[in-house]
Amino acid sequence: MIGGWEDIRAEVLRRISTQEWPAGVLIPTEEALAQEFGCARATVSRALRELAQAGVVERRRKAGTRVAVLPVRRATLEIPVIRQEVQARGQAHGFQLLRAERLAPPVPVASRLGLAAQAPLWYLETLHLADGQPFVFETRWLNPAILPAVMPDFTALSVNEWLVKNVSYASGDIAFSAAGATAHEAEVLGVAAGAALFITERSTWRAEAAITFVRLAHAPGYRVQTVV
Amino acid sequence: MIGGWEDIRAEVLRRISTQEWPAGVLIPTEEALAQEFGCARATVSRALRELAQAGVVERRRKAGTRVAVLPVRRATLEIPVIRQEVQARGQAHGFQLLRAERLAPPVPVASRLGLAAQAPLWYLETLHLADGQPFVFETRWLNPAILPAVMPDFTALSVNEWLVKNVSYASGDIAFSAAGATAHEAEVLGVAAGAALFITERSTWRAEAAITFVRLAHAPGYRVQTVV
DNA sequence: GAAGATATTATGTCTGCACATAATGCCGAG
DNA sequence: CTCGGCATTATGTGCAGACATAATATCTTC
Repeated sequence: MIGGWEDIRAEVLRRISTQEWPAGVLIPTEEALAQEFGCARATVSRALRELAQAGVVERRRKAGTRVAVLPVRRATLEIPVIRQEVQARGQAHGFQLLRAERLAPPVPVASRLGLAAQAPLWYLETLHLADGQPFVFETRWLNPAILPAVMPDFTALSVNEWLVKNVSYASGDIAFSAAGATAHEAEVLGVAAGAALFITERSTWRAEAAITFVRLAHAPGYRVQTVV
Repeated sequence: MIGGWEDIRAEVLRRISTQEWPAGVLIPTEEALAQEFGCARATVSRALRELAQAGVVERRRKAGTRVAVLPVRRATLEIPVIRQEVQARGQAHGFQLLRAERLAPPVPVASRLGLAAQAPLWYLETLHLADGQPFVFETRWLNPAILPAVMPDFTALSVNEWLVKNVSYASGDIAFSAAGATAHEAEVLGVAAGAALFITERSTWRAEAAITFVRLAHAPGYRVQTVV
């Protein structure tokens, strides 16, 4: 079957990658393309919208659609729950709750969550295991306001999963970086102090209310991968 | 203005986040929702399609639409050209081409590009600078087949930018990881050997033909950040 | 009761039309 | 010649209807 919006997207992409439509130029209007491909304008529109989302073309009303000059490629990363991630590798997931206490957060954490530094939060340290080996060391600051009166048993269900089940679909941000293992991280993960660790930091809110800030220190060898 | 597809998306998201529609359950059909919201089915469809792309709901023909149980969140990363990235930080971009020679690639590189290990490739080492300070150290393997007869002057225009201008819109994959600085990397970047570096690796193809494999070793402090 | 054929149904896509919206660029007033 | 307003125009969104597709549910046959 030819003529679906995916075929049109592919054809437009082909014309761009063969320089038939070089970077920066205006491409024909939706109407012109619809006529050329013998389909409705909505079908062309769908194809071009997807290409715009991918950063391949830029579209503006009245101005038209042009091939992006400096293609800021967009890659979508999948951020799974840790248990899922471990099991997807064919390994058994386990975890140990190492610490759970109420503490006043350090200033950078408080400011990232938009909370007063004096207000005590829950501070949790969890070590996630893959086939019994250290996989990722999680340090988490948790706003007690979002917890129920009776504290859930986080030794049975990981904080991570309790949150996705009970505080679903919050917004937030993610950052990736690299850092040398601190003495504590090195001991917990069983690596040399100073070893290069892949760090993931996430803070999440729901409707202006801070929920949690989590820092994941991944065991060496960890990679985040995706296709463009 | 009410009733646009974005409002419908927001309303569905609200019902999910308030547990009105808990994780795992089927939500009403497009037709039912269209009737409730007083709009066309296409409008509801657009809203639900976006939510499905974001991983909030899962849709299957005949089975219907259900709230995702373990929400695999998707985050979109923007991958800019290095010069753009430096300039976006308000710094001046510069670079030095440190090496450019033809070499047979090591096996892992050749296999990632799907090439025979014997075929010599161009091997390029480039140091990118931000305000004169080392920003990222780039090591790149380049398939000579995609280059023109006369080698471009990569001391004037970075390989990176030559590629986006001349071999636009290839497909590829990206991986992020952390690694300790090798002796060479440490010297070039001006850090201690073994320092934790953030590593980006990309390989790109165009229509089954390998184009390039590049490894970026970022100076300490580098972060990749995005909102979810 | 099990296995395979068939009906049903929710989503996926397309069409053709309409109107909204946002820039562009022209045109006229000063 | 400059500035501001207005017509033009390509995209953005919506609607109603239709058919395609895939997967479930049911029915039939052995």
